[in-house]
Amino acid sequence: MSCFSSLCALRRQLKTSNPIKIITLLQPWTSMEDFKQIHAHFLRSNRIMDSFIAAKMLEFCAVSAQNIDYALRMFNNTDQRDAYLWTAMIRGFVKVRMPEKAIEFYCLMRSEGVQPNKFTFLFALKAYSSIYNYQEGMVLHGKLLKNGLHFDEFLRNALIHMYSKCRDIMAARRLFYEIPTDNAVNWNTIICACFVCGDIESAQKLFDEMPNKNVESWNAVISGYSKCGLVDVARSLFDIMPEKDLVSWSVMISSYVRSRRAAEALNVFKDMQLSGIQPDSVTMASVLSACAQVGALDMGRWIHAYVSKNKLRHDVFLGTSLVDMYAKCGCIDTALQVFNSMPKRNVSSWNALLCGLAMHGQGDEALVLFKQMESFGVVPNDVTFVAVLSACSHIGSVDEGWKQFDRMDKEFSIIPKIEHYGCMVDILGRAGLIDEAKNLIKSMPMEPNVIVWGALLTACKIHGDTDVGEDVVRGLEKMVPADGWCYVLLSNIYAARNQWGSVEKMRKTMRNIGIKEKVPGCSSVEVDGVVHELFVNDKSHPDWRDIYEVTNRINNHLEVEGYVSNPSWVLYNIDE
DNA sequence: ATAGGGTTAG
Repeated sequence: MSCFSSLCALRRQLKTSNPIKIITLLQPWTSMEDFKQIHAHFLRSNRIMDSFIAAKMLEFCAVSAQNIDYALRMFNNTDQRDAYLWTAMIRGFVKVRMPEKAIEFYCLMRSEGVQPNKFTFLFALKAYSSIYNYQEGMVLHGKLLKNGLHFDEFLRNALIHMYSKCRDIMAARRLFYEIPTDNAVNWNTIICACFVCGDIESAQKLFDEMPNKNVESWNAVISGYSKCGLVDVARSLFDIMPEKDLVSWSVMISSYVRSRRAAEALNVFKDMQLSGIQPDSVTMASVLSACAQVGALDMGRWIHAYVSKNKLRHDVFLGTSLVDMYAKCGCIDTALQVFNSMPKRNVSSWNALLCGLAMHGQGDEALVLFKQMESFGVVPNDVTFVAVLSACSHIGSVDEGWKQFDRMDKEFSIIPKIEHYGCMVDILGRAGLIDEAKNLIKSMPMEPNVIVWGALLTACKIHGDTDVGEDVVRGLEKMVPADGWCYVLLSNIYAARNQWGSVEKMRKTMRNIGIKEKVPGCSSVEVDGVVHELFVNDKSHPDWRDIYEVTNRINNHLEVEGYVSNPSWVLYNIDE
C-alpha cells in the first residue's frame, strides 16, 4: 500500500520537486512501494545518481525499511563506496540481526582501504558485542584509544556494553568510573551489567545513587530483578515507578511468564489494556506464552486476531508463540497452519510444534516432522531432543529412543542433560526394562533428580514392581530438604511397603520445615476469557460443590468408557 | 547514533 493517497500523487510530486526535497520524502514510515517509485524516478531522470542521494536511498533501505537484500543490490551497483555507504550497510546488518555479515562488511571495507568513521566503529562494536567476540572487541577498543575516540559518549557506552556482554564486568566498571557522567545511558548499561553478573547489591546501589533516572532505568532494574528470579521485588518496583511505558508493561508480563505465573501475567496484561498503552508484538509473544501455560484458547485466539487486525510485526518470536499456544491448547491443525504460514522459522519454531505433537500423543507425527526438519537443514538443539525423546516414549520405541539419544553427541555435539536422561529412563521403564533404566541412572554423569526417580517409580508402578530398591529410596532421601516432590514420592513408597511409621515420620519432617502436606497440584480453566486457577482439594471457589460434582461425573463417564486414569501422560509429570 | 522488553525445553 502506498502511503500517498495514490501513486499518481506521488508521481506528480516527484516530477515537480528537486532531488533534495524528494529525499525528505524518505521517512521511517515510508512504504517500500513508495520507495521503489522514488528509486525508479532517480534511475530514470539522473543518469548518474548523486552520491549523497544514493547514500540516503541505501540508508533508507538498509536501516529504515530493513530490506537488506534490496540495499545489498543497490550497494553492488555502486562504484563509489565511501565510509557513509559502507556504514549504512554495516548498520543495516546489525539491525536485522546479521552481525556476522556486518563484521564481514567491516573487514571488507578495511581491506579496500576505506577509513572508518566513528559511526562505523560504533556499529562494528555492536556487531562484535552481539556475538560475544571479546578478542575483536578489545582490538577495536585499542583502535579507539589510538584515535582518541574513546572519549565519545556513544562509543564509550558501546564499549561498556561490549565488556558487559563479554562478561568482563571489571573492564566495564573501569570505563564507567573513569569519567564521571550524568549520562543516563551509561548508568543504565552498567546497572544491567551488574544484574547479568548476579551482583544485585551493586545494581541496586547504583540505581539509588543515579542522578537522572528515566523510564529505561526503572525498566532495567525491574527486568534485572526478574532475571535473578526475584519477580515479587520486580513487581513492587513496577507498582511504584513514576510512569510506565510499553517496555515496562512487557517486562512485567514476561517476568511472570518466565516464572510460570501465567495467571498473574494475564492480569498485568489486562491492567495494561486499561492503562491505554498499546501492546506490540513483543508484548504479545509473552502474552501468548501465558495463554499456552494455562490453556487459555479463547484468549489466545483473540490475541491472534488482534495481531492480524492491528498488523503487529509478524516475526519468528510471535509466530513461534502462536504455534506453541495452539499446540498446547490441543489445536494441532491450527498450530500447523500457523507454522506453515510463517515467513521465517528458526529451531524454536520447530521445537514448539514438535513438543505439541509429542505432548498430545502424536509421537509418529513428531518423528516424521523431525525428519522433515533435518531435511530442511535446521540444526536441532537440546530442546528438540527433549521433544523427540518424549515422542519415542509415547510410541514406546526403545530402539528409536536409543538411536536418537546416541545421535545427540555424535552428530550434533549436544551433551545430554538430565532432562534427556529422564526421557530415556521413562522410555526404558515403560518398556519394562527396569534394570536397564536403573543402570542408566547409575551411569549418568550427574546426580539424578526427582524427575528421573519419578520416571523410574512410574515404571515400577506400571509393571507391578513394588520393590523399587533401596538405592532409589536412599537417592530420594538424600534430596529431601531440597525438593518438595520427594516427600510425595517417598511417602507413597513407604505407604506401598506398609511402612506407616516412616510415612508418619515424613509428615512430621514436612511439618517441621514448614511444607504444607504437599505442593498442591494446580490446573486452570478459562471461562468467558477469565482464567480460574483450581488447586487440589481447593474449596475457595464459591461454587466448589458444583465444580466437583461435574468433574466427578466426567471421571465416572470416562471410566465407564474404559479410560484408566493415568496422570503420567504429561511430559515428566510425576505419577502421584 | 548509544541504554530497558520477546519464542520452544526444564
